[in-house]
Amino acid sequence: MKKYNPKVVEKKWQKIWQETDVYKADLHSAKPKYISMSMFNYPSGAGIHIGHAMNYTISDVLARFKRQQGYESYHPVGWDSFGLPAENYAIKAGVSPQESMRAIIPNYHKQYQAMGWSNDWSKEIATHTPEYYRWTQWIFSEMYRAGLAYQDARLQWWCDKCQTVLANEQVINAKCWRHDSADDVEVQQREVKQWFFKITDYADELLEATDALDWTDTVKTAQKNWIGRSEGVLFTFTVKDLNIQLQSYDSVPQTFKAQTFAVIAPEHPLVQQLIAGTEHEQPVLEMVEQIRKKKLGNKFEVDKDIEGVFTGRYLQDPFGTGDLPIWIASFVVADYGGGFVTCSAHDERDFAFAKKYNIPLRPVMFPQDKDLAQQVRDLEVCYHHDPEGVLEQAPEGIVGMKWGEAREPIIRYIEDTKMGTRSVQYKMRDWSVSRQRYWGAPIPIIYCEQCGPQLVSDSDLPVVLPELDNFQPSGDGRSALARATDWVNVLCPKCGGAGTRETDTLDTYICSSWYFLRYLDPHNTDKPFDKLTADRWMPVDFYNGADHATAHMLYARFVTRFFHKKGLLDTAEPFKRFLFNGKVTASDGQMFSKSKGNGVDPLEIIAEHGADALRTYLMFAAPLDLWVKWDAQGVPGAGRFLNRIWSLVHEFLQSPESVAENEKVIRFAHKTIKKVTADLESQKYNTAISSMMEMVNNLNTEKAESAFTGTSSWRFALESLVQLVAPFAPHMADELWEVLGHEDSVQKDHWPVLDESLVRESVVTLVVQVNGKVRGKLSVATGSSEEAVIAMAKEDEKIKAALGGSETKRVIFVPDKLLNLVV
RNA sequence: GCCCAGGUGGCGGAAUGGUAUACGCACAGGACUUAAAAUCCUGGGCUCGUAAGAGAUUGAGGGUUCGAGUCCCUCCCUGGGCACCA
Repeated sequence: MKKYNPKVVEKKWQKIWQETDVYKADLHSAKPKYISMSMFNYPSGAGIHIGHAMNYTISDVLARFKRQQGYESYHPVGWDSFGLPAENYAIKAGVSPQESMRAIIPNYHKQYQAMGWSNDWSKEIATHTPEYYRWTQWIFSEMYRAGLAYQDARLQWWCDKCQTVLANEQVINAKCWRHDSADDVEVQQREVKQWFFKITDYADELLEATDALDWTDTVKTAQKNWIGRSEGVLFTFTVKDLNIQLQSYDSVPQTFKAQTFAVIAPEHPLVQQLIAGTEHEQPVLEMVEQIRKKKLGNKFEVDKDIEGVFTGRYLQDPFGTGDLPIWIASFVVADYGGGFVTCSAHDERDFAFAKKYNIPLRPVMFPQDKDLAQQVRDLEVCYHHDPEGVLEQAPEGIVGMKWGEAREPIIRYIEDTKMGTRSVQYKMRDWSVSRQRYWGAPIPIIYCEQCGPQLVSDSDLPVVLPELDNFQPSGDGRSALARATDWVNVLCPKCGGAGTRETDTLDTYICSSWYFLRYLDPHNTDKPFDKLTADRWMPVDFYNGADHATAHMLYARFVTRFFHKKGLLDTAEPFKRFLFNGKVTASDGQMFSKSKGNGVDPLEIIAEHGADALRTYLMFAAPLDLWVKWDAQGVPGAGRFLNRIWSLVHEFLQSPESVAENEKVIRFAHKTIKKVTADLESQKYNTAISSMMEMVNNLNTEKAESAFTGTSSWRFALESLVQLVAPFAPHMADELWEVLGHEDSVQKDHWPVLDESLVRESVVTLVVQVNGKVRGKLSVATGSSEEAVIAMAKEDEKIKAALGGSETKRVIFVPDKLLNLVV
């Protein structure tokens, strides 16, 4: 018998697949479509790691399953090739990022093929190519034209190592997402003029559409929390003695009569006006400076040590309870709810601030329980967020109501008396899309002294990123592009006068917010994508990844919705199903990392055990949403399983023919077809594989008992098994399919057909319980009646003993499963 | 602090409210072999027992049910996300 040699088999089939284009998807095929993909790969010199092996195998298995089922299945491939690491490498090594990508990407081609992934290489894309980023720039222009792109000077997180600003979500534990190791410094804040996309305009619809998504729950929750919708009341106040209006937002307006002071953010633009020319000017400015320094000192952790100072100003009796003093306070978030808020005894933070600075409080709500209420009064503790708390001070008709039920009446009262209006606030901020770096898509803007910022006309796109010799940022906060004077100095598209190009490039998250659409029409030179093709293929049927659960997913949804509104796309949501899969860690649970030197190289594993064994192990180790601890013994274990299939098929082919049928092996096959098909449909790959292992065990037992009797039965079982295992071990499956005498590849349109009637056993094991405890098991004909089973049970010695002659009070009978006698 | 997701043998894990520990790994014994590797077969899994067998057991405690790993309540622990958002 030919020995299973994955090295030979895998090479052979990789070559055949490449030559015959089996994985090329016909986007205009009459077959039903299926598109399964994992998040974009960021190409680096290091090549693929075990995390890639995990991610792309997940989507590949599904793509293969659907292809075998007869779908036009598309498993796209592309490169998220813009971004900082390539640029940093260029600075260090003096090789242009363009050059690096030319060297790195072909290397990935080989590695992807070695993993046996069924990618359609004819539609490969890379975000750093002008053919691609022309449309990334076009998206910016469309956003600009729609009023969704704007420029603003803002305090931004700045990474000194990257020499660029970072979006909020790129700051992780006070550090840059690229530089978050122990010896990296924390990010700082700087005021930088930035381009923004107004994603907040879409906050509501993004939030509303979230519930209906078939996505991993944690990701949906994370998105909702990120958007952070809050409903409440926006109050408008007048500052006493000054003609200044201020607004504050309150999501818990029930206790408005308890407000005794107000706080304003130190960064608030009106602070200067409040204090100008008063004796408070000096102390306030000192406090503002002190707080600013603290923030620059990277005080990211929630600062328990809240600080503030009185401004000397008051709000003119806003609630009929007197004037409210205005304080500067460190804890006020500047860009939420206007950076100004009124405070009461019923908020923990406000309470702590008031205690620290001896500001009088006026609690208006107390516990129902009289003793507890007295305690709150006596001890002066902060009593908050209890829906059962009773309001003691409130407008007429509302006094005495519970906090939980007073909300609506109070809001109506506030609106009726014109103190404030209903309002909705979001935690989500607009998307900062400018990066002061070279290696990205240039922002298609030209500045003209006469006309201001002007969009580069669509016919002049792409604004090609010039190749440079030096990629070091210019040092003044601008990118290396600032030095490319030939490129920077251009004519204004409006007046023809002197102009200069924007030297910021676009955040790479824009590149990855629409690439799934470009996959559907990668070579189009007139449009980003063809609408008819996109309407047929969108949304993406399956998407997975182990990172970027919040920002990337939200941005992709935003851009897709934007296209949808523009009429470029029928569908509004990009990803029908999203699996947030687990990562692979070292066997001790530690993250793999270069510095720890504990990595596992997939290519080494393939060289030793084959890609099929690696793929099968990764998909078998655990449910896909759990993290997997790498087990060095796992891959050989999966290899043994594959080897058993190999042996069964070869031994079968060498055995003498027979005409006798074997019902058992037919039943094993149908049972497994049913289980594997259902499990693949819901990505329960681990149990799909274990059911195939059971089938192999059963076939081996049956072979030992009756040899390969019934050639057609055995052939059916083995061919079914080969088809079922093909998504996981595609190379071996194609080899065995050929050995079994087929001339075509098993990869297309070959999935075994289930006959439900052949799954049923004729005899089942039925459990007999006495008072809910298992006391015996009976072999009964499938579908046996209650009476028949009870009669059998009462004959059984063990059950007789357990019953001990007592009277049966109640009988629970579940056909083919269980009989419970209650005595 | 808030919001998710979890907690099952030595380990990874399985189980529409119905035989808990499938499947795999590791381990032990055996077959083949001069030997090893590879392969194949068998086995126990916690406690008691030589054994047949009996009992316990799904983080802890309560509840619903004929029956709970699964449903409800309280608590503990782990992982992840958010975090001064009024």
